[in-house]
Amino acid sequence: MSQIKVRFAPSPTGNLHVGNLRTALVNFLFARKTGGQFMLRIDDTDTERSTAAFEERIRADLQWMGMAWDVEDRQSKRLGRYDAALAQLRAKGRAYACYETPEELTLKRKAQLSAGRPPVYDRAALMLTSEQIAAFEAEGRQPHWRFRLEDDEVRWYDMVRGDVAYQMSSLSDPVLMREDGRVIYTLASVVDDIDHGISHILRGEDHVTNSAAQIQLFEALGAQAPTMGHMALLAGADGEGMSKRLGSMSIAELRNNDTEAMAIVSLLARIGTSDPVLPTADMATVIDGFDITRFGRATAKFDTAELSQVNAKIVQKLPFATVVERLEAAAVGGGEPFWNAIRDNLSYVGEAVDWWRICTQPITPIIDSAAVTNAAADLLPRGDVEASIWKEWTNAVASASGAKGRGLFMPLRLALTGCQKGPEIAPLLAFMGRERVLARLRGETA
RNA sequence: GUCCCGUUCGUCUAGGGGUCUAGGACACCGCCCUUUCACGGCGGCAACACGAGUUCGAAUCUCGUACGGGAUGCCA
Repeated sequence: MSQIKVRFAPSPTGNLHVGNLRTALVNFLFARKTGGQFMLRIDDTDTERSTAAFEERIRADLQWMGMAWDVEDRQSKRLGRYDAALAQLRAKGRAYACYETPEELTLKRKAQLSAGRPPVYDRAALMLTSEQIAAFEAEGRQPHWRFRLEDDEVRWYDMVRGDVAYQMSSLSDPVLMREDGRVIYTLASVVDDIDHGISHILRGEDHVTNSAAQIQLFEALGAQAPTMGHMALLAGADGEGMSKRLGSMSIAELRNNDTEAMAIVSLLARIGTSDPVLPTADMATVIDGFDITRFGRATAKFDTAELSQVNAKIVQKLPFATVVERLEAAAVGGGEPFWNAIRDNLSYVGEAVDWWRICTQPITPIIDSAAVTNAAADLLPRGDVEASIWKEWTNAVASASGAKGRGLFMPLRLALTGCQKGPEIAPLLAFMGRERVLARLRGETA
């Protein structure tokens, strides 16, 4: 049994969105679950669109999400390997030079399309005479290189889709090298996977035709193709496809939105599977429960409302120690007692700020029942207000005003916090202080 | 246009000819708990895209239609 090794291979041409991130996560979880290695490979062969800034953002996002990679590499450092692989393919007659310009190819495609034929490359370059080639060269044209596909059926057992068969005759011979000598992803990816000993390729189903062609490429280079797995893509809540080219929800956006990384992990690890989404703050638990065979073939909808619910469940269980720095950074005081008083009612950690303000900054109280709030003001025990006075105090207010249940507590809640819902009030008293409590009960802004 | 893939409760899905009056999870609704909100516990509502066919019998098999996604790049 050879070593399991998977890779996440983003191109630094945009920000990670939830779809990309799910691919990364699935690879990460698969590696951790199987004791294999997780590699980060920067696919930066598209030099026109790749930027260092995007790359930094990708790394930051992965780290923030808790996906540490064991090894990394980048394609721009391995250019010589791709040239060598192309030479090898030429020697075997599997790579051939083409002289069409991009414009000519576009024209050809349009003609095929309007004639009702599939836009498959016609292999005209294979028919070129040496005179024609000489003429092109004299013109100053440099060739781009294509991989000659075998016209048979490529089959593989896909980890998520089961048996897959692909008719290669409906595919164009893929370009491997550009006219200017820069390698194309199709070749670079296969060479890297071979050299790095990648054992499993887990990616989105937008890559299935790539995989079909690449399986032949692996074989042409004398290697065995890794085990493949193509996950159904994610769609937005409205059913729209998700693509970095369409500018979908980025991770940075979610992060700014105060979403817990583990909420995203919890959802992404289970969406599209038959297992229930389990809000968990512990990556080890997610790894433990991960099973690649649970993923279905249908496109699942990623709903931010569901993410928000998962986030809330996680936040409500977060121990003070894990949020202390964030609370301090947001100028939320009160320490652990305050956090414990409010966390059960939070959906996002950032809401702690709102409650801290409500307790310590002036608010305009809402007087819903003056009878209750006046009685409460009159009956407030002497000395410091704190949680321990609550029971006795509210009992006294109840018997003085005749109010009880919701009729008793809602007026108090509205006067003291200005809100209809929120954490239990008793433990909040101490943070408000006696003067503020009294003033608010009397309807004064305090 | 062509080629792949998909379509079961609001959502994620189980299901691979009779055990399905279709199961679970989340959401929603209700009840209980709490003399308030939330949490928690219990219960309820709710789905096989459509049409043919095969079969004694179809959510399950076949074909077609519709809708959706993907691919069809000298992008990844």
